[in-house]
Amino acid sequence: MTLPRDEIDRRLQIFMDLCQKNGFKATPQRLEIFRQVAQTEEHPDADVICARVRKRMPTVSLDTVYRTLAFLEENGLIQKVSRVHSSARFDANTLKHHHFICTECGGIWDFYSNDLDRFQLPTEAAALGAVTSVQVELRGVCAACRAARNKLPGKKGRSPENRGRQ
Amino acid sequence: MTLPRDEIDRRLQIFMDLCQKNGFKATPQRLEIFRQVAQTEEHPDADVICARVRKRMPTVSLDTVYRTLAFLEENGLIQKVSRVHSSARFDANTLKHHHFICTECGGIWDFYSNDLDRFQLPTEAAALGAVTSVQVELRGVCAACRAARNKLPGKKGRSPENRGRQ
DNA sequence: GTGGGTGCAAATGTTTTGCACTCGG
DNA sequence: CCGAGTGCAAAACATTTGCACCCAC
Repeated sequence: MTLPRDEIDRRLQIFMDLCQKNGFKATPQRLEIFRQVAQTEEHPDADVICARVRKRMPTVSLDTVYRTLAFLEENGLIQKVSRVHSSARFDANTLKHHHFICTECGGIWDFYSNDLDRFQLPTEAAALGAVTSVQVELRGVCAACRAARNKLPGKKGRSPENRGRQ
Repeated sequence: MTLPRDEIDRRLQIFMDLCQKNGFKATPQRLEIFRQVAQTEEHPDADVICARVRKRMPTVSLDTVYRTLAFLEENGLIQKVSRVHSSARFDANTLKHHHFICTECGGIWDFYSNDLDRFQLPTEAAALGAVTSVQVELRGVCAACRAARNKLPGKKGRSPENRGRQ
C-alpha cells in the first residue's frame, strides 16, 4: 500500500524544491498533508487525508487540507482524479465515444476513434479487473478559448460555471 | 448546438421503449427532461437542464430533474461525465499514467501504457484544441470485488465511501 | 384505492470563505 | 511589525431524502 521509500523521498524533494524556489512556506501541515498523498497509491479524498494527517497532527483542520490540496494541484504536484467540474455533467450519447474537456471554459466535446475502441489494453490493466468501458479524456484548451486568449491577452475564456448555461 | 431531428427522435424512441417494456411511466416531466439531455451535445449539468425544462414546464422541481437523471442513468440512457465519486480523489503520481476505476468499491488503480502514450489522436480530436493531457479511464469490477461477488452472491463489495479510509 | 411519480422543504455532504490569530523573518 | 498560513465557524453549493399529495390505472 505504501510506496518505496526512495520514491516518497523523491516526491518530497520536489515539494521542498517548489517551496524554496517560489518562496512558499513548507509548513509542517503542508509537508504532512503532501506526504500523506505522496506515500500512497490509494487516491484518497480530502476527508481521508485529513484523518491520516490528524494521527500525527491532531489539530490540523479540514479546510487547511482543502487549501493545501488546491495549492499542490495548482503547482502540479498532485492531480484530482475524475473530477473536472463542481457539478456532474450529463451525456445522452450512447455510442462509444470519448471526451475533450477544455480546462479554460469547461466545455466538453465528444469525439470518436475506431482505433482507440479497438485498442488492446496492456495485460497489466486487464489484470486489474473486468473492464466494461474504456474512455479517453483529453484535457486542453479548446479552439475558441485559444482564439480568445490571443485576442485579449490576460483575459480568460468563459468560466466553466457559465459554459452551456441558458 | 442541436442534433439532427432524426437522431433526437431515435433517442426519444429508445426512451419510450424503455418505459413501455419496464412499466415505467413516461411522464411529461421525464420526457421533457430526457429531451433536453438528448437534443444537445453540450453535456449540461442538472441545473442547466432544469432551467431549460422550466421554459416549457415552469413547475418542474430541481429534485425531479435529479431523480429523473438518476433514473435515466440507471437505465443506460445517459451517462455522467467525469464524475465517479461524491468527493474528489487525489493522486500524487506525476508520471504519465491511466486509471482503472472499480464501479463496485470505488477503488482507483494506476496503470501504464507506452502504446497509449504514443497513440496518434484522430484529427477530429486534435482539431478541438491544444491537447495537454491524454488520460484513459477504464471502468469495471476489480478482481477483489469480483471474487467477493462470487463468494457471497447478493452481497456487494466495500462501498466507494469506505474504500481507502483509515 | 393503490402505487408510482412529483413538488416542496429540510437535511446531508462536500467544498469554500470571512475573519481573527499566530508565528517566523 | 508584516504577511503568509492556519483554525474555526459560517456560508455556499450540489445532491439526497422525508413526506404529503396527486393522478392514472
